[in-house]
Amino acid sequence: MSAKPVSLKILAAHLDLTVGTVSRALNGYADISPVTRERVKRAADELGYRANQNARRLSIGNPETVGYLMPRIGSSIAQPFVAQLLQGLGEALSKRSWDLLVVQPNSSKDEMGHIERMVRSGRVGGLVISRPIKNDPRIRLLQDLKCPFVVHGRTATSDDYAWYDVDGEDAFITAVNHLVSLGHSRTAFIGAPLQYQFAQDRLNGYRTAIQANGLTVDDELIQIADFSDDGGEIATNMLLDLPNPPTGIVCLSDTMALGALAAIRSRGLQPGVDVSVIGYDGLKFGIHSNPPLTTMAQPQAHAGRRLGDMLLAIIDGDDPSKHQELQRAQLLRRKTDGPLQTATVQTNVSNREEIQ
Amino acid sequence: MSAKPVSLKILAAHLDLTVGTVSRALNGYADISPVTRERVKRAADELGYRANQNARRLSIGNPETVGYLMPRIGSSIAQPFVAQLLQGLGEALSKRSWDLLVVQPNSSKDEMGHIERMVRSGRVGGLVISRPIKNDPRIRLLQDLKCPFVVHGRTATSDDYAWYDVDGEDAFITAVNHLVSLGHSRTAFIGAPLQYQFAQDRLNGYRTAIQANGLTVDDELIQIADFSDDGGEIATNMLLDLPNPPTGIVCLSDTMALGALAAIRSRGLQPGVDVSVIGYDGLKFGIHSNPPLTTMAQPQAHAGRRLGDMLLAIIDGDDPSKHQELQRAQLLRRKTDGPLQTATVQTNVSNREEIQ
DNA sequence: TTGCTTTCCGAAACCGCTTTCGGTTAGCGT
DNA sequence: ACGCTAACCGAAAGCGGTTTCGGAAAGCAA
Repeated sequence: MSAKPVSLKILAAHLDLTVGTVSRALNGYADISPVTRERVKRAADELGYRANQNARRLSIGNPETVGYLMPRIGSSIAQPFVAQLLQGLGEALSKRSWDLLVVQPNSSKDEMGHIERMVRSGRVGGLVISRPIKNDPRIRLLQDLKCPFVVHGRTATSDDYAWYDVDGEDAFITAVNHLVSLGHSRTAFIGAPLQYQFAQDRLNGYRTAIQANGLTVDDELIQIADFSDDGGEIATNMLLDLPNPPTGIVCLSDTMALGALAAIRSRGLQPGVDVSVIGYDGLKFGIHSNPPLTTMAQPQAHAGRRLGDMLLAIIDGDDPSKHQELQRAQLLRRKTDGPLQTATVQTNVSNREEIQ
Repeated sequence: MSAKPVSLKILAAHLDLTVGTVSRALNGYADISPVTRERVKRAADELGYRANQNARRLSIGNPETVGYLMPRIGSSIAQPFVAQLLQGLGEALSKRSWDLLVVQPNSSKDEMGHIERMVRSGRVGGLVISRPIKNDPRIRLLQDLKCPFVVHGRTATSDDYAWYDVDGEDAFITAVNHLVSLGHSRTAFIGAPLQYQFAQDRLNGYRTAIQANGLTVDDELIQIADFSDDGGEIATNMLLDLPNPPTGIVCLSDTMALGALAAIRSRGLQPGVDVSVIGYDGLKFGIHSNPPLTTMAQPQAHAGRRLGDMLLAIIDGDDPSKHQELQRAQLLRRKTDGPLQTATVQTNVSNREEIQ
């Protein structure tokens, strides 16, 4: 266990060979005799030799590293899935012993600068980005730079790059259908600004499901709010203040749904009885909310693994458009969905009307 | 926006200068005339030149990168604070535009191998590790390798290295004192295996606080369980099954505390009324638990920033033992702590005795 | 013995950048 | 006109690896 790292040169001197020979022996070239190959390898791990990666990567012209750009929004309740995603990514990369670089940009310009610097300076051989917005400038930049990348999420024009996404439209159709089957004819949607494609997708799902069930979409029931628990709470309050409030709410995310639950409870109403709520993300924490949150669940670690595998394949030369994967979310019933309570709702409505 | 990165060589050719001159101009050497310096800089960002980092770092002999080893335990509810910690770390490093490498080890041996490889191969100039165990082999390894590092947490023998920690002993003294002041004379401790130093520290705090209040520590009231919400639930069930169950519980973490709440509720008891619970971590999520979780809070992003700053300072040559920082946790009262309910507790106890 | 493959290793160029060391030119005083 | 010091830049040697190329030694057939 020495302090100074042992270089190829001193390993070679130790073996009385040249650096070139030692390098080829270590890398399994055929023109090295088996006996010296073994001799070299043994000496290598006796001395604890590890090839300097900066030198190696410079020489082979491959950074053997990919970057992950952390999402910038939704920092109120820290993104709980980032850890799982990173774990999956790490797993995929470690199969080839590539490195994972994570970057936390502060602003949009900052983010663009980071990307440009990372790829131009040869620090990364590929990038994974999250939560694209419509016509995302990062995607254009990466395409211009001809840098391999995969997107966690997708945009409307997503035919010429690689992405992994959960079908938000399908998920919200499932969620709305579920509430309709429970008797809810007035279900609202709580979302975030539509610049984010996933917000748009899920709203689309909501809309088509409402119509497919023979109902009409009421714009009053569509609330766009801040992507946070507070946003969800405020939006829910506005919905419940309506003359004809909804009996069911589908939320863009579990985080927002938690805010919705808080708003409902604060009025003395009971989530899952008086008002049904369905979230999206499948956070484990939802088990412990009050009451446990029904949600559309998706496996985050799997997403990380797939994103890593896809990126590696693309770097190897695969056509990005061949790597587009759409996962379905599963309805995870816990306790915030329930059948329409006709009597209760009537009482509430009349109460509300008396108050106002 | 070209595809192939522009190297120093072609930039030099473009300017009709040598690479050495261009390099010195870009790096602000004094022996370059102001006019050529400007000329070079302008051409550089016209062509979008970015120094190849592998080459640069090889040349200057500094990886300008630090590694973060993700914690391996507590994966049941994915570590929610990892994202915040990474954010803080990233902030500190970006001030010097260093890179952050994250590693997700699978086993303990795997972890040791990762460390050894990362430092020997010159990939990182420093490392931050979390949650040390007693006599942590990673610390010994890093010391042997003479690799700068900081520890998030500390061990008993923590005088010769750098660490940032929250005073778990103090926190649990505060928590127990708080419960005592509410009238609870039987408060239990739910912890994790004591190989983890933080588990030991917090237990110590519990013990000393119990004694300082003139109470006697009852070993029955000390439950060591799995570091997860399920572990907390199981442990709580065992505590409540005791002939003389506790009326207060302090939990090693918020995650375990959530399990405790579940166990309490499942018996028809009311957390914060029948049994008080105090967690540890201050997770934002706790606002939405049932009921909102009282906890010992600590700022995670700040921890990341401090860890980053400390590591950088040590790499610069600072004495590691000069960088030891102990933060205090703050009692964050929400709804799971309350005064002792004498009548209720009696009823419960007798009920329980009837059942058994 | 000669000639011709193989087998195995040494020599050297290169990856892209940093940095030291000299040498050329310009500017100044005298 | 001469010498001398600054100011500026070119040349070249690394950093620690990889990879191509060529040549020496060894093996075999004739």
